[in-house]
This record gives sequence, C-alpha cells and structure tokens, in this order.
Amino acid sequence: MELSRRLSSRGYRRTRQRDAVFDVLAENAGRPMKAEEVLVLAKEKAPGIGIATVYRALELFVELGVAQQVHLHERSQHYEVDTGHHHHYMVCVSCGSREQLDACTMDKLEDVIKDETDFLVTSHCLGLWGYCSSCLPGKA
Amino acid sequence: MELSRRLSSRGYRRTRQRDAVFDVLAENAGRPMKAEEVLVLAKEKAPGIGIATVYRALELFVELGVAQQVHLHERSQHYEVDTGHHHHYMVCVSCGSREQLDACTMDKLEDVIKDETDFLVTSHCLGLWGYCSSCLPGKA
DNA sequence: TAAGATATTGATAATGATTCTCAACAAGGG
DNA sequence: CCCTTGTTGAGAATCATTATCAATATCTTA
Ligand SMILES: [Mn+2]
Ligand SMILES: [Mn+2]
Ligand SMILES: [Zn+2]
Ligand SMILES: [Zn+2]
Repeated sequence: MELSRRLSSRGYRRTRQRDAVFDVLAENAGRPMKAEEVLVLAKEKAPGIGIATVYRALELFVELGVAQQVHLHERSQHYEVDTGHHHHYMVCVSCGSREQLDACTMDKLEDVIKDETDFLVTSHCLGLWGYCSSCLPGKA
Repeated sequence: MELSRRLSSRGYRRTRQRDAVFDVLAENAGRPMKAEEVLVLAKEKAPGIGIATVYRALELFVELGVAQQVHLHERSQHYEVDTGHHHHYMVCVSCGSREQLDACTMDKLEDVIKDETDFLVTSHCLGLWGYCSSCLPGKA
C-alpha cells in the first residue's frame, strides 16, 4: 500500500490506528472532516483508538503529503485525503453546506506575483462564502 | 466620527473602550493584529480595559463593517480596520513576515462560478504562503 | 440636569480544540 | 523470539475564545 511505503521510508511504523485514520479519510475523499468525526469512524476499524492518536495521525499524514488541511474558518480544523486533485470549497453562510469548486485562478495570480514581487509563493488557501442554491430563495 | 454614527444608528453606545480599540486598529491599518496585541495598546488609551471587552469590540466592529477578520491560519484570529481597500497577505513560512498583496483574481473566478454553479459568492478569503525575499537565499 | 432604562464592562469561570506527558504496549529488523 | 524504539491511550495542561453576572456607564427623557 502507498501509505505503508511512505511511512516506512521515513522510519515511521505502520499501525492499526494509522490505517484506520487513513481509511476513514480515503472513504470520505472530498469531504473535509474534523478530528472528532474521524475518531468516531476510526473506532469502528480500530476500537480503543484515542483522540490524541487521531490528531497525531492527521498531522503525520499532512507531513507525508497524503492528507491536506482544509481551513474552513471554523473553530476546529478539517482534513481530507490528498487525491492530487486541486480544489477549494464554497461554504453556505446560511446552512453551512459545502460545495467543492474545481476552478482556481491562482495560476494567473501567481504569475502576477512573480513579476511584481520578490515573494516566492509555494502554496495558497482559498475559501468562498455565500449562499447555496437551496438557501438563495429565502435569503434574508 | 464615523464609528460614533455607526454605533448609535444601531443602538450601540459609544464608550471609551470601543474608541480605544478602534483607534488601535486605525493606527495600525494594514497590519493584522491579535486580540492580545490590541489589548496591550488599548490599555494606554483606556486603562483597565479587559480582554473580554476587546473581543467584544472586535466582533462588533466586524458586524458594523468597520473592521475585518484576517485568517492567517494561526491559533488566534487577527483583525484590522476596514479601509475599503481590498487586499490579501503573503506569509513567509520561514520567518513569519507578512506582505500585503493588492492584486486579487477573485473577480474572474466569481464570474466563472456565476456561470457554472448556482452558488452566490458574497465573500472570499485568500492566503498565500511561501518565502519572502530575505528568506529565499537560505531556503533549506 | 437628575433619573431611569438598559447597554457595557471587568473579573473570572467555563468551554472547546489541540497538545503534552508518561508509562504500557506493539512493530519489525535481526 | 528478542530487543530496540516508535506508538498508543488516558488524562492533564494549554491557549484562545466565550459565557456569567454584578457593578458601572451611557443616553434618552422628563
Ligand atoms: Mn489554508
Ligand atoms: Mn477568511
Ligand atoms: Zn445553503
Ligand atoms: Zn521570510
């Protein structure tokens, strides 16, 4: 398995708990999840797993590049498996629903930045807020 | 004063503490500040002001549209006065310095979204990470 | 300008997410 | 199978932010 190789090549060990956390993320690809949500589902695969272990696994996965942190500006952080497919989210300020957005204009902006500044951009984060189609009609 | 009017028109009262917090933000326009940073400076203008009051003022100012929340993905939130000048920040992952960026390609992206989805975008958040000119040379 | 209704404040407790500690445990190379 | 060492779970500790609540300040009205 891909995860297994990434772990061992860096001296990390493969464990039942890490497999569980990764599988939960993989089974929910494209859906940002909180640590607590991951914990609940991971318990079905690795009974007894603790929240600290979930946090440790998520952090490690980001370091290994197999997961991504998704900043939705809520109290807690969200994570999702890194499928290599670049995308962002549009969050409805009315119902909280999240829609994936595949378009991204960062390339153009990064060109501008390269030309006009001395800053080297290596990553970006984009979030969009507004109203989803279900909430638009009754928008106060 | 502008703040004074915005407050009273909504039934809020003008207080020494709110003036202090606002002045601190205004004197540091274009520099995202944490509540604790605001507190320290606000104490010079309104001795005795507490951290809870700072948080309450910041929240209120965002509601009134005179301040903005800036998400830098740190543990604490940052705030700055809303000067009406749209911008974002580039954060150096090496030294933590922040550079203001005036360019923004959201307009184009919002057009795409309007054409391709039913979502109505009302606001966005953009963050850029990378290396500032001082850190580029020694970049590990 | 005094009085009253009520918005606001400061101190402090409470909360919630995340991180830390540490002894018990498990992975995997030899 | 053994041993070294990475990993785990429980619970304490942190840290930012929010909630409480009695005391106080503001602003409108008389
Ligand atoms: Mn981000
Ligand atoms: Mn934001
Ligand atoms: Zn909605
Ligand atoms: Zn730098």
